[in-house]
Amino acid sequence: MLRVSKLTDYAVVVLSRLEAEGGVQTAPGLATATGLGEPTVAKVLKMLSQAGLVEGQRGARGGYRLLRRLADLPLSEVIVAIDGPIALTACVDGGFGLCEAEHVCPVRGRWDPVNAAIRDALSRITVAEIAPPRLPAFASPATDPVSVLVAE
Amino acid sequence: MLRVSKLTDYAVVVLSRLEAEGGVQTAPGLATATGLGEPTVAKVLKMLSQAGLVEGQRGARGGYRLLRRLADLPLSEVIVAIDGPIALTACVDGGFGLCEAEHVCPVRGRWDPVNAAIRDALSRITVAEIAPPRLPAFASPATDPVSVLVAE
DNA sequence: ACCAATCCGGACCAACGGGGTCCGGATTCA
DNA sequence: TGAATCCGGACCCCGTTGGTCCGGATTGGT
Repeated sequence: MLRVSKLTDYAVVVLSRLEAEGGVQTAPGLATATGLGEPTVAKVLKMLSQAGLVEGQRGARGGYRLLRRLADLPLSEVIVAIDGPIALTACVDGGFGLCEAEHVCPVRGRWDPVNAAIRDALSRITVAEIAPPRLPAFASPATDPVSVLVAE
Repeated sequence: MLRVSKLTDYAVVVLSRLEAEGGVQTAPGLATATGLGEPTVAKVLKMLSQAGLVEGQRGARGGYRLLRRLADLPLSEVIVAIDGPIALTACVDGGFGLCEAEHVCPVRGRWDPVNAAIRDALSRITVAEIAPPRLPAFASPATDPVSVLVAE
């Protein structure tokens, strides 16, 4: 359906929180701050770290640190970090041989210009532009009986 | 992975073939011409018909007919016809109430500008531009597999 | 020197949706 | 009337998503 994964969405939230607070923050801390599951946040942070968008610091007083200002971070980089290369069609990478029906495969549509257009559009938007404006920070645990409805 | 479904890809192929040949063509005929499975082609044509991109004619000499020139058909319409509305995130339209964890859901990213940008980019590209140039049906086993790998 | 906190790199498993198939019914032409 | 064709479903299998968990490595505190 031409959608990005939820993880990418989470990534935006986490990044936003990371910048809002500043400094080094732990994965559990970000989890409670965002209301997301702790393992999920950790996973997102790991991916962002591998992509070089944040930096993980090990040890006792460790945590994650934002490496770039969100205003300077194109959305495309986040998507690539989480979802992988931006390519709308299936048969893109991984060489060939995978596609058994290569000679039969009539899917010779040239999606390249489309991919390029999408990438271009996505790189013109920064994370800061789509980040949640405030992130209410979960305030008032009293008025928040909704422990877990995250199911769906 | 920010990808469109295979069906959309098939749709482009089928539409291309439909225009290349012209006139009214049957689903089985298009299937053999494109090398795709007959039920699959039928499914694609049904969807395109519902979207008003092609017109189905019942009866003995029936078949499908192209309603618009591919050069006048933006790719976005095909994607919408097959994959549904173009919206990168899950919780987009359809009002709310669906998302039980609304108050908890920290995913308040404003994806609207992103969606708009994508839609815009996709509507500027016509199907004719990405349609397979010839539809060789068999030739050239040595096609370029790695068409696109996003920068980093 | 030891322990606790934290990141890191996997493996693992359940659930959802894509995508391919099939069938009965409706419609039109010979 | 019968053959050809579209139409609208239902159905099932497989892959990916995405959420969890565990052991190991690293660092700071006592």
